[in-house]
Amino acid sequence: MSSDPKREQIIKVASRIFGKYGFQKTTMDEIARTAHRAKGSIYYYFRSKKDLFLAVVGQEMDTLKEALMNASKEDKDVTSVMRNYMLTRMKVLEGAVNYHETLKADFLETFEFLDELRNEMDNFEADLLSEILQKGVDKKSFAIKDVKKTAQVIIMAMKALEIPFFLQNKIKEYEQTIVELLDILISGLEKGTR
Amino acid sequence: MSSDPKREQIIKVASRIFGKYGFQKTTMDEIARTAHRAKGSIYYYFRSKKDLFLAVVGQEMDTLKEALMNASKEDKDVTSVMRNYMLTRMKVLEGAVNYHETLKADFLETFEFLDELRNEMDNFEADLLSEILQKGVDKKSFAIKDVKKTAQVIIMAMKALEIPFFLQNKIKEYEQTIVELLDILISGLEKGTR
DNA sequence: ATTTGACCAGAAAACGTTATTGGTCAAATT
DNA sequence: AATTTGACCAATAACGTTTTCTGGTCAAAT
Repeated sequence: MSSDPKREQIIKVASRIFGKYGFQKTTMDEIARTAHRAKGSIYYYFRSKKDLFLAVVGQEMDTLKEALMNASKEDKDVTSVMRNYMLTRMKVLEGAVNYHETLKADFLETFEFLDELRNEMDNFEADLLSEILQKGVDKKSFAIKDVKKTAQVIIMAMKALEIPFFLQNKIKEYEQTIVELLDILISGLEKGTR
Repeated sequence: MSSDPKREQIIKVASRIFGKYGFQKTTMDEIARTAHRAKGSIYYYFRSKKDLFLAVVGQEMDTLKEALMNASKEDKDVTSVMRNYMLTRMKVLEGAVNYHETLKADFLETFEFLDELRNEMDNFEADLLSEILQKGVDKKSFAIKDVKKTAQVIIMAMKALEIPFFLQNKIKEYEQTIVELLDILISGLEKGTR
């Protein structure tokens, strides 16, 4: 959105520090110090600590959105696009360390102030994935009754996997397994091509 | 295993109290009081608090095992058996409140003393599900390259879903969606019968 | 329009004290 | 011999108080 370079610099610094210590243990003083700014200056750009964290996670989500859009635009068969979409999703999220904390938060504290962002991201994904699926249906590659619903189901499954994957550090254990799960899922969408 | 009725009664009482307050907040004194026994008496049957909790969760796992074995023995087409297996799994686990805490524990404290039980359960499930899948392959209903691996993949997916399902109280939100995910998965295993 | 840093109220950390809890065991009971 | 009991203990957790820290403000400066 608004790309004020000073604002951006603060977000960049904050992202690093939030990523290292998490939301709670990060202090606005440290962010200010690291950004070579007085604390009040940060409050000129951001209403509150929550607001700043929101901007940090929002940036990670923007990165994800962009990567997903590129993946979905690929000019290959729908099945490859699907697979690529999912793998891109996991890869980008792996680097979105501040997003990870919002996952943890679901159990411990609540980060209600992120709900809106989360909902927006969910809708974005549902729409984009629906498009891909619809393309598959149009090309007679996929056999799907309710495209929208199916998109939601797949997103739910992927979100559920994020927890063992990112929070329980089972990336190595799960990586290969997720690829195989994708194969089964995609094959489940395909029209008897086997 | 050993079905000493006194031992069983202690487990029963402990299960109720652990289920209500969780592992940490439950005291051995309260369990003893509720069971109308001196504390030392409980320590005659169980080495430690952990050991007692292990027995409680073990019992829940036994219930699950039995239910799963019954579900897998059903004399229907493999697809129905698969679906039934998964739904049974979710239904029984829904009532296994002490098992739920072991899920939460993965993030907060560690319950290493449950690792062995968990591994045993995992192996049990992998074997049972492999049998079902193999039957599907033999009857030419399923097309699966590596049955064992596929079983593991499906179990991984189901375990990942347990967290939003049981810990984040999203049962109602997810119930229908899980059924639909199962449909896609099963369809992904089937041999072009569509 | 933007930056600064002293300032404040409330939150969290630190700390010493008290109460509770997991676990033991010698003696009593069955 | 197998089981039960409850007083007992060391370790941990809960509590209450004091001190420090932190999010957020704001008048003044740039």
